[in-house]
Formats: sequence, structure tokens, C-alpha cells
Amino acid sequence: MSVVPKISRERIVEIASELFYHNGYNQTSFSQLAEACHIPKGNFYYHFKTKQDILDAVIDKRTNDIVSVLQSWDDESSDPHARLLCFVRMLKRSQDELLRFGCPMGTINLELGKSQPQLQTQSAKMFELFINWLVLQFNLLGYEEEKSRFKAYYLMNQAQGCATLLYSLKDKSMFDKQLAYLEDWLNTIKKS
Amino acid sequence: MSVVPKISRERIVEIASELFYHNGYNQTSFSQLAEACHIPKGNFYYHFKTKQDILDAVIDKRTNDIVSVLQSWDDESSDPHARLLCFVRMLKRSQDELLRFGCPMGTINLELGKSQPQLQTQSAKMFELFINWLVLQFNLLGYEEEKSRFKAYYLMNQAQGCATLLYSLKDKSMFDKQLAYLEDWLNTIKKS
DNA sequence: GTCTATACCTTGATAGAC
DNA sequence: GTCTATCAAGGTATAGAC
Repeated sequence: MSVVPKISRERIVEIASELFYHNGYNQTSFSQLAEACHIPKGNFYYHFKTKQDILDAVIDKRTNDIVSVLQSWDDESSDPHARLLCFVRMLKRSQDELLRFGCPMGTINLELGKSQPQLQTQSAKMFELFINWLVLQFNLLGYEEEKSRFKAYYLMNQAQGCATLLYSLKDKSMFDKQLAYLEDWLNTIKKS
Repeated sequence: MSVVPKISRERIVEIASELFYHNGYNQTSFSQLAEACHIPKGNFYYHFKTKQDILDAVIDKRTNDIVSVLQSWDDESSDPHARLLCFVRMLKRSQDELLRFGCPMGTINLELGKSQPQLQTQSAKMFELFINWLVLQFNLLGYEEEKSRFKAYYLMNQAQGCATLLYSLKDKSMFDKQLAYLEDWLNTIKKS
């Protein structure tokens, strides 16, 4: 006695998020989205007024996902150094996805910057969440505010750069080496 | 007695390159391109069979431009350390453009990766040119091949990361600081 | 609430006069 | 070689039956 659940708004957003990640927002059409959701095209407009509304919802979802991830790292350890390692290891775990589709934050940000500037601002909040969290960890390690901010950006720079080059040049072993270097760096700057 | 020159194929490619950089390739339509070139739409197909042919030509042009830039840095100084500083200073000089439109290599690469994978491979050659040149400079500084490659990627990582974060978060002063750090790093690793 | 049919627009590309 | 007119296809969005 199986119940076939109607597709929920939440599920649509999940599917859209993946399609936007894989194909880009502008290159993903309603037809593709409808097909992936197994619903007719017209049906969308019950949940969303425009395509951009879907993008808004996707950005919201991703933002919330990031909050959850950061929370889970906070829960996992109270040691800021261990938490920072979580960040680097996430990159390592994501290697295959990064190679195929690039960084989910970086790629959408660059795309929106060219076509929907106001939405770029929105999606840049994802970066800010990560950076603010990183700043906090360096604070906890004993660094003052300005130095912490610098290190947080430095770490995020590296992450974005590694992801971009991996996506462009497909060199996995170099990606590994650069991440290993980042881990070493984290060990070096660890204060008492 | 002024002569109004007919627009050349070369000039079309220049204009297309700028439009693709500012708006993205997929988001730039023939109509926009025609308007910017002051020629009717149909006129294009005398020079190019398809839109993608224009993109090919744009990538070619940019690739050649990069070769010229690297050549000019080679000419400017025979000291590899000074040459590497040219690279960092180019980033500094490009600050305003990077903030508004992102890195011309990085943004087109990420875009093409999602929609035209075969062209991404083509445009990734631009990265390779830079990286191979960087490797060579580290070689000349006295580093062995593997270490040189690592450092070249590290430098390019930073450049891409800085550009991405500047474009996303618009923080000029942090961009300056990160570049200053890169210069320091170059001074540190300078061998005899 | 769900689906079908379709309106309306813009796109890349073509045909053919000059 | 250059330009006008137009094409077919695919996009987003809407109207209205059920």
C-alpha cells in the first residue's frame, strides 16, 4: 500500500539546486526542470511566480545548508584548529564534484555577477558565512581581529583557487598537494 | 575627407571579447553584438558560420594576447624574481576590472565548463600558458621542476582566489593585503 | 490544486535582393 | 560584400479546463 507523495516545493528546490549547479542557472530551462521533477511545465507557477523566484529559493536553501555544516563542525569539536581542518577536509572529500562542476558557491557567484548583479549580492552571503566562521576560529586560536580576518580570506582564497584550477585543468594530484600544504600551514600557525 | 573604415573581422572579435567578458558568452546575443558593432545581424554570417565560431576566435585572440604579455615581461627583465613581480602587479593594476567583471580567464572558464565542455578545454590553455611561464621562472630561480610546478600553481591559486573573492565580496582593501602578502612571499622564496 | 494548451518573445541562423 | 526580411526552435509565462 504505497503512497506516491506529490512533489513538494522543497523537493523542487532540491532538484533545481542540483540542476543549477550542474548546468548553470541561465542554461537550465523550465523544460529541463519540469522533466527532472516529473511535473508539467505549467505546474511550476503554482509554487513560483518566476524563474528567478526558484533561484531565490535555491540560494536560501544553500545558505541554510551552509549554516548546518558550520554548526556540525562546531559540534564535532571545541578545538578551533580541529574545526579548521574540517574545512580543508571537506574540500578533499568534494574533489570529484569540484572537478566536474566547480565550487557550488564560486560558480554560481561568477555566473550571477554577469547577468543578475542583485542576486550575486544575495549569493555572496554564502561566502560571508564561511569567512565569518573562519574568522571566529582564528579568534579562538588567539589571533586578533585583523589578523584573523586576513587568515580567513587567505584560506578562502586558496580554497577558491584550488577549486577553480581543479575544474579548469583537471589536475587531481596537484589539488591534493595544494590541500596538503594548506593543512601544513594550519599546523604551523596553531598557537599553544 | 575622412574615410569611414568598414569594420574588420579582427575588430568584431575585439568587441565580442569585451562583451563576452562583461556579460558572459551565453548571455550575449547576436543582437547585442550586432548593435555594438554597428552592423546588421545578418552581416555576421559572412565572417562566422556560427556563434561558437566567434567564441573560438575570441579565445584565440585572448590566448595570443597572453603570449604577448608574457613576452613583454620576459623582455622587461631577465631577472625571474622581477618577472614574477610583474605578474602580481598586473593583478593589482587590474583591480577595478576584476571587481566589476571577475578574472577574464576564470569567469569564461567556469561558464564554459557548465555549458560547452569542449570549449573549456580550449580556454584552459590560457591557464596553462601562465602556469608554464611561472614554472619556468621558478626554474630559473633555482628550484627543481616539481617544486617549481607546485609554486606556480600556488601563485595561480592565490590569483584566482583573490579575483573571485574581490568579484564576489567587493573588498578592495583585503584584496590589496592579500596581494601584498604574495609579494612578500615572492621575496621570501627568492634564492641567491 | 493540477494539468493542457498556447501566447508571446528572443534566440541563432538563412534566403535572397541589391 | 552588404543589408532586409524572415525562419524555425526554444525560452518564459499565462489562461483556463478539469
